[in-house]
Amino acid sequence: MAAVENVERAQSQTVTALLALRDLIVNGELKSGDRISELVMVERIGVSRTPLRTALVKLEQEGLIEEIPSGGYAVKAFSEADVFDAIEIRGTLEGLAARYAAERGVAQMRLAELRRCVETIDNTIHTDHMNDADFQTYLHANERFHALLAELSGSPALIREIERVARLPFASASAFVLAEASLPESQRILIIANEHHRAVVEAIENRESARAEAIMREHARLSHRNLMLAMRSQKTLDLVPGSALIRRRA
Amino acid sequence: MAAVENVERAQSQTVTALLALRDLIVNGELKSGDRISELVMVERIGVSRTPLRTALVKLEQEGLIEEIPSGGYAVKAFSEADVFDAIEIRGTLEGLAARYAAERGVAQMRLAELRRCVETIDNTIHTDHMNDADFQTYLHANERFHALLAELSGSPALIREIERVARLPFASASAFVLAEASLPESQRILIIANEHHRAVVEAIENRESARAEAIMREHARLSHRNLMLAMRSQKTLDLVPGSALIRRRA
DNA sequence: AGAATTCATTCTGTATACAGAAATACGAAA
DNA sequence: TTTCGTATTTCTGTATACAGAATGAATTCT
Repeated sequence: MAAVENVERAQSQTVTALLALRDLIVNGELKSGDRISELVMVERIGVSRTPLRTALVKLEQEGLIEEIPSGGYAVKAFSEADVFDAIEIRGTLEGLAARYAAERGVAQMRLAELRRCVETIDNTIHTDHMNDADFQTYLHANERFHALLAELSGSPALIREIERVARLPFASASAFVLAEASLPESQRILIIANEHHRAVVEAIENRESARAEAIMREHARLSHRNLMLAMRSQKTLDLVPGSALIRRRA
Repeated sequence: MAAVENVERAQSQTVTALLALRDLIVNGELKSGDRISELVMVERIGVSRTPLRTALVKLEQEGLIEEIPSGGYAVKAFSEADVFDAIEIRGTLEGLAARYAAERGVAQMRLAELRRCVETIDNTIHTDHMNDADFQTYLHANERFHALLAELSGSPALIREIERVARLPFASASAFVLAEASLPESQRILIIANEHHRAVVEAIENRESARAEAIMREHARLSHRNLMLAMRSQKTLDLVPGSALIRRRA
């Protein structure tokens, strides 16, 4: 078992505990339903109970763990429906962000940034076989595109909410990239996704707010399809971040 | 200054601290930008620092306070735009909830509950002058309607998110009721709002999902109008819960 | 008088001690 | 062997002590 270590030296104990706990949960070392014993975690992570408890409160707000009536916390379990809904919520909020961007207008410089992301993604996916470096580049550009879009809404509250729902690992923008790669439909899906990106940039530029909103909603529905495909076998599901939290129905 | 007391005896210190702090912030005793001194609050609320800090972490997640870079928390300030956006986010999420309810179908019994809320509201607003009891009845029925609608989505994640955004006092379902009452347009607005309620129930019953979604979005836009009306004078703005957090622009 | 610097105070982040409640294991009785 | 009751252990919620950092005040120098 890998020891949990501080990668960064300058961070607070609370952040250390938060990252370590999130890691343990997402990687499945703490399984759904498991009670999280504070003393065990104190030993394992190497912080005292105070920052650990602070981290637990934050994780509960994030939705990864839930309070046990008799006290303490347990790791949450997610059904396929839960994941589906989380994706739809993200799509709805990103749709609102795109609409705001289109209605309120954005500087050409920011649009150019979006276009650069689209180009970068184009360059990585139009190849016969993506290697690890391609994946990293793709992941980064995709995350950046979605983060940028949220920012362009100009609404701090909306940015916050999108970040919150995207913090559920299986609802993040790039949750299904790895799973996709192992599918035969892989390249086609990535091409379609990037076409959505291209179209929403165009819609924002033309101030077509309804179109911008609809595109981002449809974009999230690609994730719905990926989810269904990934759920078909444990092998592909294992490639989805946070898959340890998802219980497949019998 | 009213002393902060435990109303319920059986609740935890953390809950005591949370309720007390929320009260102080919403009622404006702690003003926007004020640093929240833990020791002062310990003295004022009568709990130790540990549960107080837990409550602070939760309030930060709720969005009422924010971390100060150098440590500690300060009460957040909200612009008119922030409030506007919070209302729009709530409307968008409630729209999604209504759509889910329509798509997935709900039992007649639950629909009947919704209709009872609509009737109750009808009975309270079709009178020349609403008294305090009418207000309380209205408030209760309105909150219940919105809570029920969230439930009917059948999505725990969505219920959670709606509850979260509605926890901002000025974004709650009934935030503008008191302010409305002091406006000449008062009764007309309440009648329109309840017509929205009636229409969304009908849409859900007929499985008209797009209509159900659109209605709830439009419903939230009534709050937009109320916000603008309330912002015109400090007197009406003071009637909005959490108004102390809203700074009117010069 | 104004600015800079130093010192004292205050505050937060963290660790730890303690008490009451919950969970578990053990033993006795049917 | 199974079930019920009891005792022990473990756990969480809370209070508090401590250290380093930040803030503010006072003093000194220009």
